[in-house]
Amino acid sequence: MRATRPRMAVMAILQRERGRQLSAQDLHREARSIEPSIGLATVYRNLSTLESEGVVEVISQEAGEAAYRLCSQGHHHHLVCTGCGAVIEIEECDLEALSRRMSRRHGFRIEQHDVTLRGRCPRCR
Amino acid sequence: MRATRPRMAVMAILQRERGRQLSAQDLHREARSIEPSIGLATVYRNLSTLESEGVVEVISQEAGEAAYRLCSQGHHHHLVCTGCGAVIEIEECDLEALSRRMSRRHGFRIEQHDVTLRGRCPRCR
DNA sequence: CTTTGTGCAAAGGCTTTGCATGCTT
DNA sequence: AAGCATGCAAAGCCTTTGCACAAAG
Repeated sequence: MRATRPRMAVMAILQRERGRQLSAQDLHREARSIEPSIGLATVYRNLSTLESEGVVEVISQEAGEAAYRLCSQGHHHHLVCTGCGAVIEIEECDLEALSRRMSRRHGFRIEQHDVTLRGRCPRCR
Repeated sequence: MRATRPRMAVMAILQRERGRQLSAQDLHREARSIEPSIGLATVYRNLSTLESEGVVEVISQEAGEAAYRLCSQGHHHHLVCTGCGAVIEIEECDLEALSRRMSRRHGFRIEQHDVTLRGRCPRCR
């Protein structure tokens, strides 16, 4: 990986805003204050490179197509088969304790939580 | 909500494939075998309606812009502020027990799990 | 008859890719 | 000099919207 000016600009913003999550477009906007000629495509390419190098992580994956299914009741989470897309609902989540702990420790008023387990179902193994 | 043929076709597929997650395009393709003239936009509109009626749920939300941040080490999850986008990493997740239980109960080989807590940080409250 | 729903086509967002040029090493 | 990186513009996807027409209640 070469130390180019556009790449350094992206890194600089990521470091300056460390601890926040930023979209590619956010980064582009900010990075332009350092490297005005930087293109959006370059930001995407760098994020992709940096991610595969383990320097950057993507918080909200799951882009692309949304996945729908018939609804069921109440609060639950999902166990999704990465092979066939089968979904099993999980009622328990054991997260109340964690939730309370985090709330106390960081002063967040927690509004929701998501848990997703992914793996291969018996048939797909 | 009216009982139109295209809507019934979407419902029929959702029921037939109950327990799987399907994309809008999947549904469109399948629904055409029942109602050949159904348009993709109609599928989207119906999914949206059905969701707000609580009949359908969206498994993979979080579409749109992806969120990036500098990486840190090892396995962790996120506590995200819905106000300012601040991210706090969570080391504990207390999910091993749940994971093992699900694995045993449903025969899945679990490959990964995600936990995200969302709420308002102290400053944003 | 009124309202909701539909198909089609166009437009919107975010992201990726093609291509010629430029910069690192 | 060689190859990776860049900018720009165009194309790709998924999804939403505008509009005139059709169907449901």
